[in-house]
Amino acid sequence: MNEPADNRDTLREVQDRFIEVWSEISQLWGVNKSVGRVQALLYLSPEPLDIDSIAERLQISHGNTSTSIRDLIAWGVVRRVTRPGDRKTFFEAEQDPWTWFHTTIRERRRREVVPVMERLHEAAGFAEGAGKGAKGAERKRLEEAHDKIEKFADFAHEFVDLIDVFLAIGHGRMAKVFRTAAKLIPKDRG
Amino acid sequence: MNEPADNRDTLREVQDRFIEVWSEISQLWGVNKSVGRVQALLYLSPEPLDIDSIAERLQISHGNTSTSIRDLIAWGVVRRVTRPGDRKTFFEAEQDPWTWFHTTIRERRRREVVPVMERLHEAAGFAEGAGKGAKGAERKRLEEAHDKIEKFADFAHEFVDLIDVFLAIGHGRMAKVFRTAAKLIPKDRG
DNA sequence: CTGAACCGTCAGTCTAAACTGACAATACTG
DNA sequence: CAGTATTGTCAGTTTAGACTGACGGTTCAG
Repeated sequence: MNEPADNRDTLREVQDRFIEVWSEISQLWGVNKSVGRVQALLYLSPEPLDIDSIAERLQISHGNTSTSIRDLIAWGVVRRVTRPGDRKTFFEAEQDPWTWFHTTIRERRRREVVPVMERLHEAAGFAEGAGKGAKGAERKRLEEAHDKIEKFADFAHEFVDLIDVFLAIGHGRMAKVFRTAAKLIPKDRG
Repeated sequence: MNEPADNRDTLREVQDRFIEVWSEISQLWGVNKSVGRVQALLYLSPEPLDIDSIAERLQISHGNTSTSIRDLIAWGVVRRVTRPGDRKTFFEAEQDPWTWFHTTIRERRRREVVPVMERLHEAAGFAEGAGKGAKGAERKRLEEAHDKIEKFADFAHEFVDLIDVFLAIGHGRMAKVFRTAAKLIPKDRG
């Protein structure tokens, strides 16, 4: 029942449902909803789209659209396309989800993970220096704090190593590598 | 120069610097700042702390502290500790960063990844049904959309596999296992 | 049982971030 | 070169969600 009025509406609903899911995923990542929706629409679109078409399709302002696209271009997952003999600028999204994800991870590592790791090292260094400059019971407490911070830093390094392995592996081969990895662990003994 | 007034101030600054870094990391995750700060303080603390001590130490309201702790307990990374003969309730954080991370990933998979995957399947199913119900050029467009959604869903499944392998591996062995696995796959040929 | 200490909750307030829309800048046309 | 179509920017507004603080419930001491 509830036969759609025409097929255009159906296509629109198919797109909308997917766009909504993608925007939820984006938000889990900490990426803004509009950015996710624009990216999803461009991913689905067979040809590049211009700002006004996107704004109208998603019912958002063109200012918001322009800003979202600027972000997506900065993340390296959307490209600007100009056609000779056309005044408009068009935009197209990366069409391979694995490439998109790979690019995003690489950028986040560079922009977010590396800077926070530097601050973590600063904090660890400060704690170590403070411990060496103190005596008696106070020194003991400072050294305990330093040990915990180091423990956390060690963990963080393992995490960054994990990202690096991810980035070193070719596209679409992840599942296979991980399956192999899983087999390497006969027991869960730590 | 700038000798600290006393060692208590030094300990406090050591803690503050670390707490600030942890809260930044939390925010990258999409976790609220106060929650991250409370967790960091509890991680550093050699003994469990009560609500008011935490609130005073972090300069936040006790309501906020209570809510943050409720979240941390729900995530399974903080425990409630009661001592016989003491009216206060104390709280302590998981002390092993790998265990903390492992627990968090498991919970996020359950709460966030699984539901969004279900919605993705719904969207894919709807697209497939729509394609079958249409004819001619419109059918072609719907099938194109369905193909793209499936492509994305396949990628998402690979990603979930990745999480599952992660959860299957013992603490602290991730990077090493993956590096070994990656080496077993000699070429990047697809 | 009464009072004091403490935790949990939530309506209201506040804040940070997203979004809009008017204007500026740019690129193309004739 | 003037006119027009289009994108980029950002001050002001709106919105989502974090935070506060007053209140109610609970637990323990006396």
